[in-house]
Amino acid sequence: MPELPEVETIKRILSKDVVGLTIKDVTVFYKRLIQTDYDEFVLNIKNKKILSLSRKGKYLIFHLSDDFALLVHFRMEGKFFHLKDLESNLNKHVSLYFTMDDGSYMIFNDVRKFGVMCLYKEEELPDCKPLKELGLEPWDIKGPEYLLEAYKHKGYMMKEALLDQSVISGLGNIYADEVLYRSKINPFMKAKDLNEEEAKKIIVNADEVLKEAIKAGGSTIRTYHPAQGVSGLMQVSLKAYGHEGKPCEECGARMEKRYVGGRGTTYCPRCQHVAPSIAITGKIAVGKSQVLEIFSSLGCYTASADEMVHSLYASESFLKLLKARFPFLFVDGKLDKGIVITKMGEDKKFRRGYETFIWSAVRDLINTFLINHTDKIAVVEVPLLFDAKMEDDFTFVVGVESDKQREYLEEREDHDVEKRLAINKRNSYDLNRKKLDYVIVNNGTRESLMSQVGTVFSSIYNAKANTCKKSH
DNA sequence: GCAACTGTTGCTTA
DNA sequence: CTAAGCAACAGTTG
Repeated sequence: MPELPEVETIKRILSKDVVGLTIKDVTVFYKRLIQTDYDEFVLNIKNKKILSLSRKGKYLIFHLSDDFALLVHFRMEGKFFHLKDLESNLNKHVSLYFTMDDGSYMIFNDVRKFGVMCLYKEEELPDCKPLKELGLEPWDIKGPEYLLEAYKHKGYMMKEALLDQSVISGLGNIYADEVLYRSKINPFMKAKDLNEEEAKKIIVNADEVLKEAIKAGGSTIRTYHPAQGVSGLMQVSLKAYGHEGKPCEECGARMEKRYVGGRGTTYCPRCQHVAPSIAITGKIAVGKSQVLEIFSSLGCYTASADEMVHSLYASESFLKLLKARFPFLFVDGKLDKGIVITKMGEDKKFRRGYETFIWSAVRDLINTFLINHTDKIAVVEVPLLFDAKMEDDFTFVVGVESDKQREYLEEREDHDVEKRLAINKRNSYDLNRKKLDYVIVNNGTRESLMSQVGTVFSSIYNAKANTCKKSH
């Protein structure tokens, strides 16, 4: 779990234990851990005394005798244990251990084996590849100009910006969310649009969050050092990370989570000025598209899951993925929809797998749409919202209902009215009806529909306009 | 039992 | 140059 605060804490604990000891020998179980020349590492690390420890960003540095320096990055799960007993602590997750001159051992335990070590000469250290590009730690940033300058041409989102170690070093996924939450900044806004006020807030809050965590880490991470592995996060009070679905502690709005660059991002849509998102769902031929269209006319961004599915089937890269997963659906290199339909009917397991595959692709597209449209309300029509388990991806869910489905289908000159109505039964809309935030009943005139949509819109719009109690 | 998700970073590809 | 996607790996959770 090492972000900057943990590395700092490990540094403090290990400093007390190992400074003054000499590394007599090293035993490596996972060679790729060593990023600099392996033979030189093994040769040069021996008989080096540990003079001191320091930290840069998330890197831990052992300063050794003869001007050597050992650079360690823990990545996701790396841990150091300083122990007297070796045998009982060796397991398949131990990547390496050092034998110390007092008979103790320093064991590097790394379940996922992402951790890395480098051995340099001290004079190489400032210019070595890992450290060269490292940005300032929050407390070393003199003013907002530093961030404004660094982000000036960056098209990435603020969430990505805080994870960019070449600008600010030390924040990871957890604290990046915390900093944005405390600063009340939209995680999806472009870094280049950051203003001076916001930059100031980020610097102050990053400083505070990390310092608080170091403080808390010092008391709880103690268990880190003696044998047993650490479980969970430090006891610092996190208000964003892990709070998806819970009420915001500031304003009570429901905390949401979206993915940016593969990293989960939790935020308060209201405090952090992320315009609400709305899902429109309902059975076939109840007027969902009309409702979507009305939202569009009210100035909302709109999208449709059905259209996304169509675009997927038209996309070369998607078809390639589909073929890799379900090769038997392809005849002469082309997707045979007949086979898909037949198999969907007779093979339940296939149907589940196929639907999951399509829905996860659609979900990605919806996520992309949402994170790129956070300044105004975004509305997406998702007919099978509940089947695809996407209801939690939106701030609000609006159901559209009508007892005139048959009429509407007939109006569309649909040849298979009965079949359509039968398919309808698969829609788990009824089962999930209580999850709806709003219901629009489409039984009357266009005027009635417009007025209902208008009511829903203004209710949501005004909820968004609520200001937060506190601001930093 | 499988699929999705997890604290990080850097390399490859377009 | 940027941007995205993936790879490295193994465990936990639904």
